Amino acid sequence: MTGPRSLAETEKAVQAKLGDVPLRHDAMAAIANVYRAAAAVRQHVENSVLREAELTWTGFVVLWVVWIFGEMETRHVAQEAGISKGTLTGVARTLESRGLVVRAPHPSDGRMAMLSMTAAGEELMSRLFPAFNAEEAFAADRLSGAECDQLAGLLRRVVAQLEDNGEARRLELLEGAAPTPRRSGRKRKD
Amino acid sequence: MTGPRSLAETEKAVQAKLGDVPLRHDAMAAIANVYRAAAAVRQHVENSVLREAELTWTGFVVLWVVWIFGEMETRHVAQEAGISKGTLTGVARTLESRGLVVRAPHPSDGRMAMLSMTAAGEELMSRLFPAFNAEEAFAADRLSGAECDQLAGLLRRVVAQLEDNGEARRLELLEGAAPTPRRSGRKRKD
DNA sequence: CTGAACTCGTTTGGCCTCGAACAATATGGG
DNA sequence: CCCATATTGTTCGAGGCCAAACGAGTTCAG
Repeated sequence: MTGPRSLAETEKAVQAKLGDVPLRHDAMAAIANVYRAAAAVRQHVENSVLREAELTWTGFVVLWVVWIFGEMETRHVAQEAGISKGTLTGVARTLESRGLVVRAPHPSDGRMAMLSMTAAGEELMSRLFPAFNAEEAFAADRLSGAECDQLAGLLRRVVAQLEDNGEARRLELLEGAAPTPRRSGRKRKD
Repeated sequence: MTGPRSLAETEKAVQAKLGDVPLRHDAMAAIANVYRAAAAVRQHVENSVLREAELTWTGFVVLWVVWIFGEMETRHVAQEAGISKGTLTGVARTLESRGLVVRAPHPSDGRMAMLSMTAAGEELMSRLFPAFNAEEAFAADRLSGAECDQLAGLLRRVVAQLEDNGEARRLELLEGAAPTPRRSGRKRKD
């Protein structure tokens, strides 16, 4: 969350703003850094290995999912990639226009669509994935193998906490009140 | 990166695809979880405390920066918030239209613009920030205080590695070759 | 069989996102 | 003073992002 300002400086400024309100500073530092690290990694990878392949981070992840798991229903692809189904429609369209992926109707259920790799997609991924992993390794270069495992473990607990209890928590915060409708979104037809 | 599929299953599939290519599996797991955790936290916070305030994550971060550090040159706001200056222009416009922030010309340098809070912005943040922090604490609920500090420390090392060595690494990967120009971007005028 | 209820992928609207191109301004040397 | 260079914030284009609304298709109860 914070850029080049020193941590101490930021902490002091926060204290000055909310000196009396009790805050969880440890959680603040941990979560803020999760976001900062994610952005830094994405930036680095997009501007190194993904740039030449003209792929975005999300495009790569979707491609990766289809590559690893093979032909798949699009809803499962979206879930694995961690994006909404609406987003997947657009990303899949982009990948399809680049000839890396093909969309096909589900053989027995007319509602579904399947996504699978083309030969060009296969070829690209077998070249790109090792390079991608090398940049992950570069990002983690200051961590030992054990520390990587530790980091992964701590983060998995954060993810699990939100997946297990997030929805209940959000409902609890609303306290029965109707959730504020999203500012954007499709308009009703009538 | 991976959703509900079991870790073991994913590992096995990766091995099957690239059995002979040596990969850093520990770094892969660590970095993938950084991204997953960041997305999960953002999702949760946007759908709880930020929803009612009609703020996006980025809008909140920008507001937070101006709130904490006071009137600021927009380039510094962008840097602190971790977004590009082009993005900041749009986000600041949104916040200004909501009456939370004001833009003013720099007193002595005509190129620059200053951003500062309105009274409404102050008021919103003093209410919103404690709630935001409470959700950070909720996300970190399965971590002890010491583990939060540990997590923050590990992530800071990842960020530092990319900040210190990222650019050199990207240049090295290019090997003198001209970087692929971005697909999008403003067209040349002539 | 038929219609209500559900489920899937797509569309839509508002916004964020980057980086390159640009206009406006500033700075420094000649 | 003038002009080249550097630095700002803005504009632009392609695309990612979500959730709500939607249409097409399925399922199941009556």
